[in-house]
Amino acid sequence: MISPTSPDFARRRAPEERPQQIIDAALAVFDERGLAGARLEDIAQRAGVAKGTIYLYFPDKEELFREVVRRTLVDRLEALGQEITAGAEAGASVAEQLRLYVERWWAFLVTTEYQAVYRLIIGELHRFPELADFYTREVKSRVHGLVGAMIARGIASGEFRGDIDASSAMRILGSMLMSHAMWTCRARLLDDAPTGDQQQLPFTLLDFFLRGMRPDAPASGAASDDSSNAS
Amino acid sequence: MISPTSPDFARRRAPEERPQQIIDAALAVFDERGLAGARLEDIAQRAGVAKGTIYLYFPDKEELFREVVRRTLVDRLEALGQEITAGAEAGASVAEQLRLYVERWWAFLVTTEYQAVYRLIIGELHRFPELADFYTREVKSRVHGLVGAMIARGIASGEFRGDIDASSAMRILGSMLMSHAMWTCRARLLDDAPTGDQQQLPFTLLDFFLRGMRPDAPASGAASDDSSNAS
Amino acid sequence: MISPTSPDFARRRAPEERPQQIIDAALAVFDERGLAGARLEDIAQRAGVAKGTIYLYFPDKEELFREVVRRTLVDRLEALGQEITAGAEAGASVAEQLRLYVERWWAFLVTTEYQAVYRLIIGELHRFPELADFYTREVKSRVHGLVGAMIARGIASGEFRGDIDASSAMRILGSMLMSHAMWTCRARLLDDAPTGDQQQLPFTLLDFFLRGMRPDAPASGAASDDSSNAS
Amino acid sequence: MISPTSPDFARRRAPEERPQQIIDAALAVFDERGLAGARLEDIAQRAGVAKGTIYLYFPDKEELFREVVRRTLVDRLEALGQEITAGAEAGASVAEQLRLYVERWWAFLVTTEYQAVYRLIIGELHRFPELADFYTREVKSRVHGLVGAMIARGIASGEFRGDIDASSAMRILGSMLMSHAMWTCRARLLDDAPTGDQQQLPFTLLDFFLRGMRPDAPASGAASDDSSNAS
DNA sequence: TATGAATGAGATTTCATTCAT
DNA sequence: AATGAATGAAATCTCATTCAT
Repeated sequence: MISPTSPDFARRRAPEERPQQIIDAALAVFDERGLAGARLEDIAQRAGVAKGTIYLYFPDKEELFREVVRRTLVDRLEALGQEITAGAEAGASVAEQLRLYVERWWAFLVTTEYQAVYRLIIGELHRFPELADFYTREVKSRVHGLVGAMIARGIASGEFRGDIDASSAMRILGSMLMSHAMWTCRARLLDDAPTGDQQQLPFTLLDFFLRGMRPDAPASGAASDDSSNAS
Repeated sequence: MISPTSPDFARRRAPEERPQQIIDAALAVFDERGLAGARLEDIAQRAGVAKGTIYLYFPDKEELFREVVRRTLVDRLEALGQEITAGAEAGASVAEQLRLYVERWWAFLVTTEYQAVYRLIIGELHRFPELADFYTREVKSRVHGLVGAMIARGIASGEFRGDIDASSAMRILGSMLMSHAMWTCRARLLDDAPTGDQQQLPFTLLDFFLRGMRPDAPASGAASDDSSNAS
Repeated sequence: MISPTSPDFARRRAPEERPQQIIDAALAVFDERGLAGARLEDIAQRAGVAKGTIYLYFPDKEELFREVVRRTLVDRLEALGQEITAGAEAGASVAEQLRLYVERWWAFLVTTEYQAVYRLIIGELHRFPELADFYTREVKSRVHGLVGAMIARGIASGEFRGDIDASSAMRILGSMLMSHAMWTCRARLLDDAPTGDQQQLPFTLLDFFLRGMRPDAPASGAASDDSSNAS
Repeated sequence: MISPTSPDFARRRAPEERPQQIIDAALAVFDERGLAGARLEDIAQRAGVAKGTIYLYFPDKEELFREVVRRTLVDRLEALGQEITAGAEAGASVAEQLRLYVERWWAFLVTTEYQAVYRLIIGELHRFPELADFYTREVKSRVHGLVGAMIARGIASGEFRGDIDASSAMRILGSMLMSHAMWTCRARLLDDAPTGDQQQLPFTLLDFFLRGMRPDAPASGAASDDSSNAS
């Protein structure tokens, strides 16, 4: 009874309608309780199905967990991809383009679903190395690919300084965005979250990043202070 | 040493020797398995005691968890504090001083214990808001206090640009250090970790940060006034 | 019969069939071992269900205990009530009627279930004051009501002596019946049980009671003052 | 260090000073919690000794229980015996003598210790048939012996009616006293206890008993209504 | 003698998983 | 396909008992 015409059918002997309800519910419960702490009963209840029904779609709790992480990431990434390509006709400078990407990227990061998955990844990934691989492959390398390429272009064009490699730079940008996204989302819990205009935050961070990437003053050797630490 | 004549002597004594073994073992197991996934039996075994012994010192699993987080943080922070005050004789510029602090801070962050606790904090803190408070209060505000104050001094002296507030800046620095520390520690798992000289990484990040904090060079090299704040 | 379309359908349903099996088994095991001594495993086994099944119907051991006492008493009392009302067409004298009641009452007291519950009530009721209340309310006051009323009628009519109040008299009758019922049931254990015709015992006791209730001095009308209150 | 000159040394390799503290504490805790529910820790605490100390005097919990029952009964009975023999020089009629005995007996029954033991006997004696024997032998037969003999004398002398055997009569008297003693002691719990002058209660019961034992009025057949129930 | 920390068997309780309906 | 009662393995927690001090 599952219509095979449905858009996101694909992927594994995966289900379709009911399954999505279950996955959504599972994500929420896994997020609240962790993998071991989540009770199938609660997931079922939240999904509005009976416990047994879950087993029609997922062989066991662990595989459900895997599927939750995979599917949530895939779905979110798809959205991210569409957003990014939709606005990809680009601006003049690399900095301008980066602005666009960071905006989308940020929107992705502060998503409830991404946060939940991220938390699970931090907390429970030890025992699921294949999920770690999946995450690295699908998320990091994807985003890193896009953004890293742009940075590389900036370096090549001289818009960015050349004494830092693109992937390090991208990691720096990523670290700032990721952490701040998390802090923003957990503001209530941590009560030490970034203040000020939340909408502006990603751009503030980007600006900081761009400063750090500016080529050294062409004229004098102002950067020589830096090298002093080597002595 | 303890007068056995008082029949109704304090039932539960402050943890002292045995408790520490248990806490250490528990940290390891909680880290591997998460809170719900950790089995008391495993903790006991790793601590080299019997299951029941744990209950002589901790009323239940949850309280053990709390104590693990609290005590580990307290111990680590103490070490951090000693390291920092030990080298507090200050450098010439704020940048110099920051170098020192970042070195210690980084050493703290890549500690196995901190990483474990951090993971637990990310993954399991929902249900332990009081631990979140504890973490914010004890760790974040402590480190932020120290480093934030230094940055504030740099801003005041003109060594750093004035159009960013100290606490935002500190959060930026913190986000870079924290994320990179984690990535470094999980290199094996994520296979996307920072490459290059691990020893150098915190300084590379600091340098990037300092660039971002440099005052906009309006005319000439105004930053040479740095030494003025020393007076 | 139960609409499965309502997802959040009542979680715990009223005990019905299975619960009764469990209660019966529990009564037996509680009786043998006492509350603390009874093992859920044994109860489950005797009920022919798995350990976990018990928890589908009772939240924990203590509540099971409570329910066992409550339900057993209610069931038995219902039977007692039916027996009594069934034979309520009344006799000539109060003594005649009392005979009938005592017969039923005795049949109730020597019931295995009553004996078990009574033992539990004596032995374990400290910690369950609400059960003590329940017992007093449901059993004692019910029986006392019936029998006490009859005795009161006897006193009023002058058939019984007037210098004793009905409720004291009823307690005397009750004490005799209860103790002898218990001794009879525990004959094997105590080896000091009443001898003679068991069937006759309650009537022997009643006769003794009636003697004790006989108005004084048949000669003069000393008791006639009593009957005055009947007019 | 146990003085063998102590009066109540005797009986089993039984202890002496410390042991008595333990037994007293144990009786209280067993009474509150039942055999299985009582924790050695609580007994130790209440006795003001360490857990281990108990094992210096009693091989295990069950034997402690046995000893508690035995010793408490023996002690109480000894007191009862002294009281009874002390006032045994007797009155004129059997009824008079019985009055004296009932007074002592009642004092024994309402004793906290007797009540506790009685409760244990009712509740936990299944698994300790030897204790049941002990109880029957030491308590019932002892009291029954004394009182039964008196009743027999009364019957023989014609003071009591002859159509009831002494031991049945004694059981009737006993049942009234025992139950009422219990109800009196549990007044707070059962809220259906006998009212009126507590001091007077045993005598009220005895009077009732004596009435029931009165020979049938020699003159007219006033009691003939009674015999009608035999038809 | 006396202690009480330590033990570990055993009890209660939970919950992933199955399966008859 | 869907259900949810039933299962029983496995986890948490308790406590009688031991033993080094």
